[in-house]
Amino acid sequence: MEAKSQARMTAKRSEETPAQDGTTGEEISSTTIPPSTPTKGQDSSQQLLSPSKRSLLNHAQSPVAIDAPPAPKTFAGRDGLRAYTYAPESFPPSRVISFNGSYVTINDLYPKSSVHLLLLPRHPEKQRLHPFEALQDPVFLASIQDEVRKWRSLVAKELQRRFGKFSAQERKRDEAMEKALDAGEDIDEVALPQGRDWSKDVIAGVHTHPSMSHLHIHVLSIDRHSECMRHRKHYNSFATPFLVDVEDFPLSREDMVRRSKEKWLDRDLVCWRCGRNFGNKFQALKQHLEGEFEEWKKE
Amino acid sequence: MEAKSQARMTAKRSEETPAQDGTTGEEISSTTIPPSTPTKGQDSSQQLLSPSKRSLLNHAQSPVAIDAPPAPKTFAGRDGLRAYTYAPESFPPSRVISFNGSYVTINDLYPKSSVHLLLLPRHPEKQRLHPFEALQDPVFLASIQDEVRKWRSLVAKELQRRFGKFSAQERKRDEAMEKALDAGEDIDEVALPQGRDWSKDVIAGVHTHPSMSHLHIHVLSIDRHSECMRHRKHYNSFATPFLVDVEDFPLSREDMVRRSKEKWLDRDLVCWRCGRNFGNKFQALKQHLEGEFEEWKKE
DNA sequence: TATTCCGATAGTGAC
DNA sequence: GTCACTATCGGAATGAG
Repeated sequence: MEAKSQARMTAKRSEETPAQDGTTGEEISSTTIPPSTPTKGQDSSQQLLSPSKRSLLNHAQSPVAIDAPPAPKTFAGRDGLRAYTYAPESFPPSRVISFNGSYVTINDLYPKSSVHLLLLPRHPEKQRLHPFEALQDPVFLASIQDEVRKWRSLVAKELQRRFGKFSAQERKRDEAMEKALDAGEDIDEVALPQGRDWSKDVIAGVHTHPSMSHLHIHVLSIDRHSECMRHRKHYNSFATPFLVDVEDFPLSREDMVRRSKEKWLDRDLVCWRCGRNFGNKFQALKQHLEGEFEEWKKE
Repeated sequence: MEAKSQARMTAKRSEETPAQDGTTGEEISSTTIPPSTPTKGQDSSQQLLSPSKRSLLNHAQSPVAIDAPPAPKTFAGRDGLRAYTYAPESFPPSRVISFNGSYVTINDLYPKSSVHLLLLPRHPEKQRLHPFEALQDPVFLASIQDEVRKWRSLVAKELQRRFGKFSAQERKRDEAMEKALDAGEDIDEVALPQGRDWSKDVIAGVHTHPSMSHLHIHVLSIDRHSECMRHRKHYNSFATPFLVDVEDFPLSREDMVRRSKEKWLDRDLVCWRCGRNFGNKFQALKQHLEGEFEEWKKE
């Protein structure tokens, strides 16, 4: 399944180039179930979540059984994400990466990093809650964190696939391996450099004030490099504590209050990598992030 | 001279269409004396100011004698208007409408009404003063007011030439005249309707805080209809007491202070014709002014 | 308070 | 707090040799 998921993640994008898929203006403020025959063979990805995880959520059912979609349907505005949990099989693989009875994972329609997924729980009672409330339930939280760990690993692999060739750490490992092979040594016996741990450059969390009502967890690479990153609020929503890491849950009540009160999105723009403050100069930050992106890939 | 002045006024514009002359970006923030041979025969316009008026100002001399321009020269930024009094003969008739030893009259480079002239006194001691100070001198003021009356009349004639065919009052007069002619009556003996007094729709004044340092008096039609009218401050600088009518001088000191303190340019946008308030909605005002312009022409 | 260019800010409407 | 669109508002430079 991992190979399949990766294929889907990359289907939408050419290497390093943010996607321009067939998105129409219609899809901006609403999500309509495509009428045509949807993806096939997606059951395989469903089976990759272990039965134990499904039972953990206590609501594992087939998507159809959950929502019983009678016909193509449109979810407008803040309900736009509902379409994906309502009828995930209706969407092409470029949109819906995988789904099972508990989760639907999609490529964010407006990615704010080079890789940006949304994890959509299908739990009927949780999916309408504010994330702070939904993630208070320790059982549900554990499931989410488990699922996130899986996707963090998959995103890491995708980063390695895309950017590994630029990485100094990866090159060091590759060279050592080649050297060992040339020397006729047993790879499994030799102590090779570790290569780069891309999973450290994957972040996962929820927004303090989500714009979409359906519960969704962002899983994205740390670079914040994307054509869709176009406003101060875009950046700050992924570069300040406005994004609450999934591992920080459960939050204390006072933590929730403190996070909610703060006007994170109007704050100065600060580079996630070097800490330089760009005030309200978004374009200057954008320009700077181009360089940081190149350097980051080379790590 | 009147015929000539009119010809110059209109040379720059096709009927009802704001001008797009050969203005380059260079001229935006500076005014350079053109190197090539300038206009000829402009002496005629000089002679149209009576000797009495010239003597009134006590500084009537030939333009060359006043400024003695040694070579093409550029006046940048807030000194841009100086080029016109420095070497008026260097400019084409589309730019400099007329000049003599006391005044240079030009088409405003960015007209804010369908007709918009600048009257530039050449008086050496006055031309660098703030208009409030310059116009305190009763002798100088009288000369200005005299000159303004002349230009008011010329602008009125230009308005009649351009828009007379739309005017109900003009039509009434034309029809009466035609009727009298058909009846074989003596035009000079018949009491005809007056036609439209376009001079009532000409305003002349100075800005409370001029942007150009050289003393200049605006003479413009009341319509505020122009492609160059693009900002709230543009409009308010000609539609509030920020513009001080030349006939309001001399001002009392307290009047000067009161006018200066007020933030006229940031005020709500109010239609000059119907008084409707557009708040800060400049585009809505612009749209509205299109209609008011048509109605105004029909008066 | 001249212009232009660029960009930040603000309000709207989406179904 | 999604998007896009429009428009308002705000700073900086403007030249010339």
